[in-house]
Amino acid sequence: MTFTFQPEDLRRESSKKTSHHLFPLAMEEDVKAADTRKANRILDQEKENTRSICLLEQKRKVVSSNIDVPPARKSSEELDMDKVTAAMVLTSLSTSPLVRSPPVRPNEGLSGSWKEGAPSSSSSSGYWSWSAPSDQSNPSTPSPPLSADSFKPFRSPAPPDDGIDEAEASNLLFDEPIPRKRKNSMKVMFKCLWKNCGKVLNTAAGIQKHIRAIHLGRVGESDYSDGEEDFYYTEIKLNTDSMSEGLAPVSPSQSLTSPPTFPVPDCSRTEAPCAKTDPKPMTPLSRSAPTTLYLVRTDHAYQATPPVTIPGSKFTPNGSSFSISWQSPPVTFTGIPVSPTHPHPVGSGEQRQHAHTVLSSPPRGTVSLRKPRGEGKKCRKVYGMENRDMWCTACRWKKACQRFID
DNA sequence: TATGCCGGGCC
DNA sequence: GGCCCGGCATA
Repeated sequence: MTFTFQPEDLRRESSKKTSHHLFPLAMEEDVKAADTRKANRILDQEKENTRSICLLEQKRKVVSSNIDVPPARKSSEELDMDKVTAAMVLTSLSTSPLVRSPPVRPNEGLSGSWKEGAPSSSSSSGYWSWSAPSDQSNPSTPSPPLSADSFKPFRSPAPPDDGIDEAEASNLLFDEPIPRKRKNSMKVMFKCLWKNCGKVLNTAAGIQKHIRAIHLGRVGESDYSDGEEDFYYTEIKLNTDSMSEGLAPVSPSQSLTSPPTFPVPDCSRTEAPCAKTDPKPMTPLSRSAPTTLYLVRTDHAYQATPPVTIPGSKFTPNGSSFSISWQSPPVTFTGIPVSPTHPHPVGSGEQRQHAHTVLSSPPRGTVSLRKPRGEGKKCRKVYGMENRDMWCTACRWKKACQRFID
């Protein structure tokens, strides 16, 4: 995950946020250093640089420690000055709780934590930056566009200006040269629940601001919050590992009502377009109504068994109709052999079925996907081999059990 | 290894 | 169509 900050953004943000709660120590150190060198004019300039760099550092850490931040464009003189001053700044910042990596060898320090196995693509050129972006962008010619576009979705810890980057987030990660992983890869996002919006931001403040500005129309009163926005957004947790790797759509644990369609890898890269489709009510769950489940039952010829008292189930005969409720969970996929509660990634079973059928009998017209094995106890297990006569007919015939349907 | 059940054969 | 079983996939 690489964040790229344009210098303009940084400066603007720096000027905007003069009080940082996260790094008071760094600020104090900075102020102290400034006081001691007040008489010296050269050092005064250096102080200015230090301050700017300090602000840059703080801004980058606000973004979070898992983000690549390529160096901002500066002139060569400024760079040289930065090299000197940044070392001091980093020394003072090394006590920050968010930055534990030794500032002397920043690339190693960070690459181990969230860029494991990623070969450094650049000669480290002695650039002071503690963050890994020097790996990503050529230090001599800092070219943020690629990395900036690639990792824009995660840039938004900066609360404002979120409408723009979401619009641009559609063209992301075309070629990932270096897979970036984080150990602790759960990322909390905030999703706007406003109808037909589905905007996803990284911070609660950002989403609140978005709701205030866009939906509640409180553009002017940006800081005023009566808590009403809380009703219009929800918190979701994203597994950024699956996001960054773009592998099988492992559904990350989502805390609330976020639809399961959201964290699909492509969606994670282009959060805005996919988030727009979130409110669509068509989910795998909705496709598997219990009525469908029982209709499927009636298709089998094996179910001509008489009604039997089923242990562990509520069986309520009621004239011609009856209601059954047993341990089979309501979330049961009959049409699509993919269960969201299945341990392994969603779709892997189906893919494996496809692969199996393709390999074994490609020209088959009717591809019959083997149903995932039911987890509930079947007649064989319940009654045992000795009571085989108590099995349902299907079980006796080694067919899919019709009594304990999963 | 035990279990679930698909595919197919036999009557 | 009813019945049975070989054999494979999966837990």
